[in-house]
Amino acid sequence: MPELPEVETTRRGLAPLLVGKRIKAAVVRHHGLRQPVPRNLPKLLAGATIHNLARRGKYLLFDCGKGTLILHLGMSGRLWVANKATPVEKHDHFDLVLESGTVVRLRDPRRFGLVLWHKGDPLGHPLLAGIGPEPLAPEFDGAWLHRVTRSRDAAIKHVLMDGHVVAGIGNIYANEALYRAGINPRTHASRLSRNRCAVLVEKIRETLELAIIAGGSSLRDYVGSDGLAGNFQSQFMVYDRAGKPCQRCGTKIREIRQGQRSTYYCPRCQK
DNA sequence: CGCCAGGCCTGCACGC
DNA sequence: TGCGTGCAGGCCTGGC
Repeated sequence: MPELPEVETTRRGLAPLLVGKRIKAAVVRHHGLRQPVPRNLPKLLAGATIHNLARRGKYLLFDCGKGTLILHLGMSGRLWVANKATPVEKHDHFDLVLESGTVVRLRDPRRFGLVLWHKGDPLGHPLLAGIGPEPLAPEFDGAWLHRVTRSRDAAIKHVLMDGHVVAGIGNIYANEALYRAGINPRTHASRLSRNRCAVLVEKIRETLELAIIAGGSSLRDYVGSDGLAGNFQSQFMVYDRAGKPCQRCGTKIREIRQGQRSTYYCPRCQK
């Protein structure tokens, strides 16, 4: 599943190819994503210029001046560069065709992704308006995390995955960051000290930055927009490592269920 | 064949 | 009454 580092890697890979370029056409082959793809999207996009490619949480924002193409990769989505001759496969639901001949293609077998259009400030879109601070931005700090967790009785791992608390932290990076911070994922959020909140923020940032550097990877078959496989998964300390030794102390990594999600942690290193 | 992961939204129940 | 919170359900398909 593309997590924030994969989305950021995709953004960085695509931006140089797209920014300043004119869109010749857009092709929608399947309208049934998590929300219906707008019927008039091809008309809106044809002839538009992409002024910027930004990211908010896991949403990609293609600034087209008169409006913004909002794209989310969901669970299984992948955006990559094809061309006119690339064969279209079963789950290739959306194409952005540039005048240069470049084709940016969305493939999303599970169709949890989104392709939307929003006039005006994209951050005003209902799906984006309430999102918490970017985890890599200075506004996300220990003081913020401490403040917003005071009223939260739920487990810290669950709260970290709440996009209103901080944007774009999914299951994998919640697990990894808590391991690095030495915090048990079941800890009630409201019980975390100011200091531990600060450590956690620092470790979230560190984990995401390392993953972005590694090119991003969380889906087993993830391929970045440049066509190269990312390799951060080889650096996972706990995720999907149930029963394997903790790389710090050798204790077996434990797997539990929190909500409907798999949680992995070291019972010795995380208190 | 049936089950299930997984992001993230919506809708509902509940308590202050 | 209203709001924040917690929880369950739903969308999908590939892989077991």
